[in-house]
Amino acid sequence: MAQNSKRVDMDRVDGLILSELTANARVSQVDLSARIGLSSTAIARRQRALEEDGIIRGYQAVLDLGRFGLAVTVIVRITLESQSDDALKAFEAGVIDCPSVVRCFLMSGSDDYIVTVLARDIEDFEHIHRTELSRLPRVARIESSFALREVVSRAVPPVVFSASAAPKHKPPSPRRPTRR
Amino acid sequence: MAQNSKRVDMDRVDGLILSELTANARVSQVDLSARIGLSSTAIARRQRALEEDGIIRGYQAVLDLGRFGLAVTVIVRITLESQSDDALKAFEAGVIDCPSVVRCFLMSGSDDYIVTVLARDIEDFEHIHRTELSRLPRVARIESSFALREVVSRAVPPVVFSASAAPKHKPPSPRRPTRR
DNA sequence: ATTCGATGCGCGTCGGAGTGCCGAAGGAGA
DNA sequence: TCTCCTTCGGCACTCCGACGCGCATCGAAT
Repeated sequence: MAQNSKRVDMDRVDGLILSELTANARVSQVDLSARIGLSSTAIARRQRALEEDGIIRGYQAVLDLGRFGLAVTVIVRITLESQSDDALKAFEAGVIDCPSVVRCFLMSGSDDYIVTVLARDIEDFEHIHRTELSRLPRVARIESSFALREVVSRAVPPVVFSASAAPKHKPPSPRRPTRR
Repeated sequence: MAQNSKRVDMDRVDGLILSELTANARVSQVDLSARIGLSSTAIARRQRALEEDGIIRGYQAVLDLGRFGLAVTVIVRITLESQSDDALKAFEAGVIDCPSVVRCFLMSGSDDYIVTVLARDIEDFEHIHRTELSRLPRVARIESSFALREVVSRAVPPVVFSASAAPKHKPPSPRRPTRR
C-alpha cells in the first residue's frame, strides 16, 4: 500500500520523543527521560525502535545560513522546452549539481519545475542565474521571484507529533517519581 | 553590513566539520577527528567555537515524513486582498498556526505569499484547504500546484562547505599519524 | 627574536549507554 | 470469569567511551 513500509503506529510518548529530538538532536537519553517523564530505559528502547523503523532518518546540524551571507531566497520557476522523458532526466541531472539550489520540485500541471535558490544578494543571484541556471539543459523559460521574508520555516509539520494519540498499551497511571 | 553579526571566517577544516555534522549530527568528537584528520582536541575546540558563534544553530532529527502518510507536497500561492501592514500581520499570524504549513515566504513583486503544505493525499489537501488555508484572514486568491516529485532537497547548499578556503593560520603540512 | 595562535598528546573523571531482572497491566483464550 | 501470555516500564548495575584540561610544540606573523 504505502511506498516502502507500513504506516507508522505511535503513541503520545513517541510523539514527545520525536518532538524533543527535532528540537535538539544531541539530547541524551537521561535528559530525554527527564523531560518526558519516563525512565531512560524505556526512552532508549523507543528511540532505538524509531531509528530502526526508519521513522528517524538521521540527525543533522542546522546552520545559520545568514552567517555565510546567504540572505536572499529566490523562488525560480523553470519551464522546459520539451516534456520528453530524457529532457526531464537531463534537466534533473543538471539541477542536482547546481550548488546554489536547495530544493527542486517537479510540478504537475504545466511541465515545469519550482527551484529554490539561495544567494548572497541580488547580484550574486545574477551570477548564479548566468552560471548555473541558464546552463541547465532543455530550459525554455526561467522566471524568478525574490522572497522578502521567511514567515514559516519548519522541517517537520507539527501535525506529526500529535499523530495517532492512541496509547500503545496503557496509560501509565500511578507513576512513582524517580528517586535516587 | 550583515544583519546581526559579522561575517563568517572559516577554513577548510571548519567546512569539513560542518559537512560532517550536517550529515550526522550525533557523531562523536573522536569519530569526527578520525574522519577529518585532526586531533579530537582541535575538533572539539572548533566545534564549540562554531556553536558559540552561532554558525551552528542546533541539531535536529530528520524524520521520514512518508511514514506519517505525508506524501504530497503542495505549493500554494496566496494573494491578499490588501497590502496594508496589518493585513500582512494578520495573515502571517494565522499562517504560523497552520499545522500543515512547513514553509511560507513573503514574496516581492505582487503582494503574495508562497506557502508549502504537506498533505497525506489529494483529499487531505482538500481538507487542509478548507479548514486551514481558506480560513486565513484577508485572503483574496489561493492557487495550488502539486509537486509530483522532489528532485533536490538540501538543508544546506554545498557552497557553504567550500566557503573561504583560506586557512585560518597554516596548512598543517607534516601531520604525524595519530598513533595509539 | 618574540609573541601569538593553533595543534597534538596524555591523562583523569564523569556521564551515558546497554543489560538483566522483575513487576504490573492488558489482551486472548478456554 | 479465570488464567496464561505478551508487552512494556522501572531499577540497579557495570563498562566503556567521550569530554575536558593542561602542557609542550610548531609555525607564522609582526
